[in-house]
Amino acid sequence: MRKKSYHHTDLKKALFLACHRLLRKTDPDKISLRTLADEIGVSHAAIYRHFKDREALLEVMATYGFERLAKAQKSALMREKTAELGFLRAGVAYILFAIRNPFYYKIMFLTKRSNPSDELKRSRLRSYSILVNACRNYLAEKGRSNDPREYALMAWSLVHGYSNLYLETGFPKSEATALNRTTMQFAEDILRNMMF
Amino acid sequence: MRKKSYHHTDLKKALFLACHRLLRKTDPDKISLRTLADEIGVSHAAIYRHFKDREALLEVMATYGFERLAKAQKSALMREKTAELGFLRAGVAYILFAIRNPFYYKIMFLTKRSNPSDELKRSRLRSYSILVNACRNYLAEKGRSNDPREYALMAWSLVHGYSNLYLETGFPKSEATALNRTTMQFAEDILRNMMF
DNA sequence: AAAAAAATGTTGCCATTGGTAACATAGGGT
DNA sequence: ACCCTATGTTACCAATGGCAACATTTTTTT
Repeated sequence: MRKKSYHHTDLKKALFLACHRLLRKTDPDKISLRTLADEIGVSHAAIYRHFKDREALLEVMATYGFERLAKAQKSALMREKTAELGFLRAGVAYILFAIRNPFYYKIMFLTKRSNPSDELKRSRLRSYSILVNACRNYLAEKGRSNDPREYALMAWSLVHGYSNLYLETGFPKSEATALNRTTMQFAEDILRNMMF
Repeated sequence: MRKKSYHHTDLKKALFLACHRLLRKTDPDKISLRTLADEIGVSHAAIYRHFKDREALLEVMATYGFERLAKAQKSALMREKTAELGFLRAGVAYILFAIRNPFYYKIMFLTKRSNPSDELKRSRLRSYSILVNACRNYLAEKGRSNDPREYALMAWSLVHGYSNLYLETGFPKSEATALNRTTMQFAEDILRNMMF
């Protein structure tokens, strides 16, 4: 397979993997199709046989990012016994994902997609509905009848804003240490405080 | 002054104003020094006499954005009599600023600055300290002794995340209408709910 | 006032980038 | 064997940020 055959066996997947690798170190804005192609040992124009344009490739990565995020949230959720803890840990998982995968997070959110594909919107919604469900269970556990969407959106705004502030300004971090806590403790505390 | 003299009277300010104008319609990522220079009728290289590079120009705009934001928050705050209303309206003002000035907001936050200038950090901090003060007054009014920084950061995360979700996905909007409220009512409600 | 220096603008160039077109080669179906 | 399509390659284009060398003012120094 390594004999430099004219045709790459599965260039689409190779591009995906190379991009995945690059996203660990490189800001999405600075990923160029040329360097990406070089990484694989293929000409830059070959990419266009598999993706309409740069945006299309990035969008696929974003979609995959949402799938990973949803998986992380779900696994954090199921690891806990009570709905309360599950909800809190899912929120923390969100922030952890952002902090550990800053460029994935950026490609998912911080890069404006002019007209996102249906698939992207679907995977984004899936991540949100996990949160809504966690909220619903939490509220039920506490014997409340509020609309879970309201709390879910508040929670999402909270962890999303927290993550962004962390990534963009490094701010919650310094503020947490000023209050003698770790960033994650702090995040969990404000999440809990927010709900009740 | 309009006689095309070799030397522009105050090119730095003209660039600032032109960029300000462009930011109403144009994504920061897509503002090019060339079109900016054309706008004024000057060669693109002239810009480098006044700004080190593209990033430096954008950073000045971001700093100005933070000043405008702080002003908007402060004026919303002072318009109200009680600390509670002031705090809430300052939060709403934050979101309103983001929604009304999406590209300013983006240049302030959504574009990663590798090493922000001291001036930028100062103006960003000023905006934050307004929030902390509003929080402190709010807590005092309610007879609580919590650390205002904790609530301030939570509030900031909330409005910041809310704004971002609105701009990036248009989501809080649809969710608010689903709950039979305007976006701003909804924002105010979750802000109030968050505090007490 | 003359000359030197500093400031500010211009043209010309470069490397990089996303994207397209024309051409080349491999693989699959008939 | 033959064609057709999928997939790569090379060659090119326009736009961009940035730099260097040159031009023209303005300011400072003598």
